Amino acid sequence: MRQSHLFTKTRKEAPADEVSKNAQLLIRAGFVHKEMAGVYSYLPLGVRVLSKIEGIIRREMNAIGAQENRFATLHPSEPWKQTGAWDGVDVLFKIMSRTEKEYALGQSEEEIATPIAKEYALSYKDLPLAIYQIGQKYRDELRAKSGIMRGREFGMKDLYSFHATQEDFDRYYRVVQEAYFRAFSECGLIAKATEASGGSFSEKLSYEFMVLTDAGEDDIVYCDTCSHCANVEVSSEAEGDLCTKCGQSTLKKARASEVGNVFDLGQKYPKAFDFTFTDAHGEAQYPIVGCFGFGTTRTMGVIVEKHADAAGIVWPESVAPFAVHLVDLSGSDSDKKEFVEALYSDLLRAGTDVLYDDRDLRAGEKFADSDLIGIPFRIVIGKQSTPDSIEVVRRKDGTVTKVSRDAILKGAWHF
RNA sequence: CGGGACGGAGUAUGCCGGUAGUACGCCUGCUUUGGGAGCAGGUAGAUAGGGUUCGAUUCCCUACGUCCCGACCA
Repeated sequence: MRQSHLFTKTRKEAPADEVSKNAQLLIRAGFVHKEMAGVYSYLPLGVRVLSKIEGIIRREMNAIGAQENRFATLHPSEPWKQTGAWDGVDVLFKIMSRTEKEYALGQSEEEIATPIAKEYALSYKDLPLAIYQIGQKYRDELRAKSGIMRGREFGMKDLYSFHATQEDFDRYYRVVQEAYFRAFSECGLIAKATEASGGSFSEKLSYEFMVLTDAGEDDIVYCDTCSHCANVEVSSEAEGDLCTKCGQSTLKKARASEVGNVFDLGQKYPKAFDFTFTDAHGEAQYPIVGCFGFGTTRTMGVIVEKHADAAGIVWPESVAPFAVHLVDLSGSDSDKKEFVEALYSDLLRAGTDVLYDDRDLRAGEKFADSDLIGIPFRIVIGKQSTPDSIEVVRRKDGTVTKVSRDAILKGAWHF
């Protein structure tokens, strides 16, 4: 894409009313636009990143046999009343139409997913069933904060699984956990599975996937030697205690952000919707339900918190808005200008996802924008460039290398 | 929801009870062109309501908005 056609512009100053790093950088660089507290529009660069994150979790979900849906976000009030959440869940947005009919905005989708599963999962042969979607969620938070990390409208992948037995749920939980670890890792994050409370809707323990960051809002204790990790809200362990799991190290305390979670919902929702399947003996049974959340927009926020420096964002390659940034510094040299244009065309033909800064600006401004936007690699064409020697810079550490035009077209801009 | 701070051109910000100033941006022109250029000209602003005052953008009150701390976080 030609940067001259990108309608967003960068800003030199961070907005005065945003303190969090993710909001400051994402707004300055033109990835998002704030509509109001806790609600952001995603602009072309932001959509590209979000789509990459969604693609990563989508691939993982499909690989473990989950099937993608697009559930409604405008909900009838009946299922919410049926489960008691209409009056019992205070973050639920409720809407009244002009004919005084009541609706809810989806803050989670058990009330939609369970009746759908009920319609099709009639026999134990239809189980397990895993259905998910990636979409917007709405929660009437008392206080939105930390930029895109805690909003009233946000993006989430939510998976609902239905099992004939508790053992099968336990098996599937481990399958999803591995998929989540892979997904967060591919997003450039190290997630820890943390024991937490199940909240007000589940008696059982839940698990949260936490990424260490000061921008988070949970405190956890964790062990460096083994994988033991717990939310302090449910843990009797404290910083400095010997790890109860491995006994090898003392526990550390840290601030973390919850980027994913797992709830063992038991049979609560099947019972609320009278959802039974017929088992091998012809008996009606309630399935066991699991809910697995993966915050896509929050993940994007945490990535910015973790991958940025004084000059701007440093996107991991897996989620970067473009693979490479082609920066034209040919100035008034028309031969060099032709050289860049030809290189851009050839890169596109080679299938490279390239942002081409073809704007008539000075070098400093282009470099500053490039640093801020944070594309992992930068190809710079200036006076010194020749077909045998083209400068390529790696954003994360500033490493410079010189490669030939032919090598670049074969992918040598990636090093 | 409790507490605190803030609210002015597109963005950021200084001073101030009495012509709303500066920088960047944006528009015109010329010069410039490897780390946010220079000159000249131009464009554009006080959240709302009430109070104090001869006079309020400034002080006071209320509402609304935004951020921060806490609580909350199906």
